Amino acid sequence: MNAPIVNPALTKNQTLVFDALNRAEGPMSAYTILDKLRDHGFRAPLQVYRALDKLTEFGMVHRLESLNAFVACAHRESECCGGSHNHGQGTVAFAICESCNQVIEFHDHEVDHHLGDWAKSKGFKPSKTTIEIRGLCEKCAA
Amino acid sequence: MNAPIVNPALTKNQTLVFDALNRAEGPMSAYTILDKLRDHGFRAPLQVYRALDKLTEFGMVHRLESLNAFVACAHRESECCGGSHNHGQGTVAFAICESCNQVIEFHDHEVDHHLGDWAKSKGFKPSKTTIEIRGLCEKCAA
DNA sequence: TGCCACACGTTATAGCATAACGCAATTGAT
DNA sequence: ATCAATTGCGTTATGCTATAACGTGTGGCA
Repeated sequence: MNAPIVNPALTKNQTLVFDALNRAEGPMSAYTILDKLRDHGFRAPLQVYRALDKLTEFGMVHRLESLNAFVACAHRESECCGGSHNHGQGTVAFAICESCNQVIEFHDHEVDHHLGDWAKSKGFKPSKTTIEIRGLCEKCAA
Repeated sequence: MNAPIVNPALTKNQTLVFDALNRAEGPMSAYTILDKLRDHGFRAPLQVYRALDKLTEFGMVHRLESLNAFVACAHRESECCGGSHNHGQGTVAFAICESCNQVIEFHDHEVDHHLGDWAKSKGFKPSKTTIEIRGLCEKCAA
């Protein structure tokens, strides 16, 4: 089995961005992150985007396409799928509350399976799959 | 059965935008549409965005979140789901070829069902679900 | 030592989307 | 018929999101 990317050494900027996302406990746009990090010397969007690119590559951060925003991966060490920040073959899905902005990250192997079957039947080779459910979380729907 | 929005009368701008998307046979950004319609008197992005908002509301156009672009709905009259541009309860999914930009629109009721179950189990009330598979279509993967 | 890969910093620019204003046409109830 | 509400339209200005292109510095390594 190919070695997934596990606990890569983060650079200073990557660490700052990752920590900012973890503290936020919710999605942030790149420019919001930039503003939070001005006190730490950040001056330009590229500093944020470059860090986000790497963190996304490492699987430590996810991009929410429907929000143009980013969240820290909700996984903790070795929680599932065989390792730290390794999502294996599984697609990550998100439920995004449009009222309180809470984001629930989850996996659904059945959904993966069905979409995989569809792709196979069409000869389509997936590289990245986005699943995002916008709506109201339990609290906000009440 | 509840009446879905069927063949609403389109305004001039809406018709121009919809026709442009249909001619394109592929996704276009709002600004690309604007450029195509300058000869028809379009001058500003809002003319395009306002038409797109309505067309999306009517179900005649879909937004591809991972592309910031728009496509005409691939459905033809009464093709499925009980009527013109009526997607019923079903979520629309897209496979997007990153090589040739072809977009395949499809439905997967099993996937809908599983995501619906997940939402129900969490008390989450979905309003809109995005499913987009980026990858290579059969031709481009060969 | 020279080369390479990579992170970083900066300036500028490109691409996507909406706010806020006013006007015109339509509808529909009184 | 007329007034009010709604809707579409056009324009200007602005804001948000993302990347191009340049150069610098550093660490590994043949």
